[in-house]
Amino acid sequence: MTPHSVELTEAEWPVIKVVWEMEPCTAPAVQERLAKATGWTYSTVRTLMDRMAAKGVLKAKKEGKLTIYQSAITRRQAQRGELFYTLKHAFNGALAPMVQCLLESKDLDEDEIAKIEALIEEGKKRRQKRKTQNSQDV
Amino acid sequence: MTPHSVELTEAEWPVIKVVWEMEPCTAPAVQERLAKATGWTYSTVRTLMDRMAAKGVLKAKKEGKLTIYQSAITRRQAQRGELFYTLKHAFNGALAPMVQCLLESKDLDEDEIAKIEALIEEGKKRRQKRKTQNSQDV
DNA sequence: GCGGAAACTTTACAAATGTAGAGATTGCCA
DNA sequence: TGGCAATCTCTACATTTGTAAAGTTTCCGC
Repeated sequence: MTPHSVELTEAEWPVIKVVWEMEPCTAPAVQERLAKATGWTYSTVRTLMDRMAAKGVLKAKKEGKLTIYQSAITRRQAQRGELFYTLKHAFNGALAPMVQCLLESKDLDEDEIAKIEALIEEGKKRRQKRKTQNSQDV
Repeated sequence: MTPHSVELTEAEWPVIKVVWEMEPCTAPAVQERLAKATGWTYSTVRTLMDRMAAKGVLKAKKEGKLTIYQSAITRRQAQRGELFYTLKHAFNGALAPMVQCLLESKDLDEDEIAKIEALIEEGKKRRQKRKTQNSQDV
């Protein structure tokens, strides 16, 4: 079952990123990792993590005195959630304008352009293949 | 002065979209336009619009009894705000992975692919030109 | 001038979000 | 076995967000 709508709040992003990086892990470990960047106390991080577990984006399991957390969604799922939200609200679901806005908004360096071109090529091929298959099952 | 961080809440998106479409306009007009899709009452829409004016994403001016609203940010600015938020939190600022995720997440039809390719071509040219200019001012 | 329609203002309130303090536990080490 | 350090739990509180009711003002047409 792929959670279809993953929504992370702004404060939850840094947390889940650290979890992805260190899981399985405890709240104190995550807190320490985030302390420099955010200044959040243990209480803050812990509250966030428990709320995230309640929402189903983290899994928590008790081991003696410790609570061990793991992610319940992949980075990809989370990214997609964010992206679809934007696609829907800001671009009315239209992909090309979204990509356009993205490309216009930043000055891409050569590497990035090359990478993106490659992605498109690849996607084209995949699509092509699918089409061939489809025409065969007529 | 271009507002650098435009952040719209989920409920604000439908509102500003209608404003872009009908501005200058009044809250009752916006409410009526949204009624079918959202079921929101006048009070709700009005509250949203006033908060948006307070945040600077709408401009409100009084004309007799009426309050006339207009957008204070362009669609592009709002889209960029949304996009940058996602870019920053979900993709750590890396554009190519974001585009990749986008391309992978939807099955693009031929038109969309063509459009996106064109965009990339265009961007490449623009970048090329800039580079030429730069090398000239050595 | 008056009544009603349209628009406005004020106030409210629950849920979600960001942030954290204080005190209770637990378990290891001396 | 007593104390310290690490961790936990519980509670709290301000702000933001979503949603709206109630009562008030305004103006137009009769």
